[in-house]
Amino acid sequence: MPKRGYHHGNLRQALVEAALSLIELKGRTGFTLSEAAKRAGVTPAAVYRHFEGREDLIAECARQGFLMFADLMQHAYDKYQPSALAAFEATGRAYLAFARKNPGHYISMFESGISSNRTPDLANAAHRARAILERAAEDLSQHIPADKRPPASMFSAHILAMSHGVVELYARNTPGATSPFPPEELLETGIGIYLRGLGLIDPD
Amino acid sequence: MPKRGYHHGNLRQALVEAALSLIELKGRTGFTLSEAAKRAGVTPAAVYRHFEGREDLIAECARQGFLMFADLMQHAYDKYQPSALAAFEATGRAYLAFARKNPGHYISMFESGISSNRTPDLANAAHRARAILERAAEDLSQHIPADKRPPASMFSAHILAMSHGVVELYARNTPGATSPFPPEELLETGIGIYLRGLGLIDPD
DNA sequence: TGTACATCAGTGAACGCGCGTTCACTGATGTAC
DNA sequence: TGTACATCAGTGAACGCGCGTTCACTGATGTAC
Repeated sequence: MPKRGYHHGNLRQALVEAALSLIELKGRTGFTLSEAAKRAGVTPAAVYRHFEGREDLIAECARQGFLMFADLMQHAYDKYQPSALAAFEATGRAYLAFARKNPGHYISMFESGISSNRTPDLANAAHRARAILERAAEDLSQHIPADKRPPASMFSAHILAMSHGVVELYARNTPGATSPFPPEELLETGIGIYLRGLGLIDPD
Repeated sequence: MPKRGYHHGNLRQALVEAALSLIELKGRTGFTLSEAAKRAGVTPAAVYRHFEGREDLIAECARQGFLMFADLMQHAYDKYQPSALAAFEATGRAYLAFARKNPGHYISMFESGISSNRTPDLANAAHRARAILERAAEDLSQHIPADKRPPASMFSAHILAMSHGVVELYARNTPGATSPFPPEELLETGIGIYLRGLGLIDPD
């Protein structure tokens, strides 16, 4: 199963996965390079053969997350073509689905404090993900009369903000915030009302 | 100016303020009890005369934040009465204004990982703040035909999510996320479109 | 096929650091007489 | 008003801890002849 048989086989990826499950388990604060190394069955010093240090390891988690995220959004977008509306709604749902399925990735992408401009690789991955939602918004904006059409990047930002807010406030198992509704329902209805406000859905 | 003249005067509050400015400066990660003590001109050990420990100090920052937050929202709500619509919009604006003016409080309330159920005091303060937005949503919901009226707590949650998302994604000076629009404008237009979707604003 | 060598992934010990927390103390403040 | 005493806010030294990182090393792997 390991790609090749050096000492470990594929330590680099094993470290990424150890880091991800650790972040998922202990939250953004609880992650340490030493424990990630231990989980991968290796001395902390071994990490430095594959990463520049702690931050670099987290950045790689984020990078892989953005790639997966972009794939997921792309898939959602493609699947509902050629309906601009359905595609747009699907990307919103994909956002939440990604956050729930891959909390480790999500946290390293959005809550770890790592700048997405840290390296060109990371910036590219982040940009690719963002571009898909903006593309979906752009398609959708064609269906709004040109004179009362807000910039597509604006409503892509609105949807992003609502999605992110739903994740942070209602889709984490923080015992403090009692979630009044299932996050999926909350986001679905929120986006629905918003799109009605844009005149893209008939009032039913 | 100090309330009384023990040794320090009012160390407890001085520590809270030192902690707040430290959190604002260094982010959720950078805060340490020791440095907060140093900033207040005092030995780390002195903190334990006033707080149980590090977490307890942050919790007090959050508690004070929720109280200020509630006051601000209440003020916004009252000011625009009796218009349910104007009052609701004002509370949304107040959310963002609070986050921008008091980043230290905001971070300890929403990003520090402190559960708002940590103590009854903290839970009460958090609840008071939440209740005001829900009250505003309740008022507003009266203007929607009863048969197509979503639960008030649902759109209070929608607005909360969008506001929080705007703060996290666009109102922080993270060099990664290039904000396409001023956060205030983004939230204002977002809430506007949403309320239009609810049929509470005429399409203009 | 077998031997000598180069490579380099991972080791293990050590480092300096700053953290949160504890403890016996001290000395300024407020109070009783 | 003055003295003796109790209180208790803040001190300073010490602790154990786990962190991220460094370094000279070792020993399994892959390669050249």
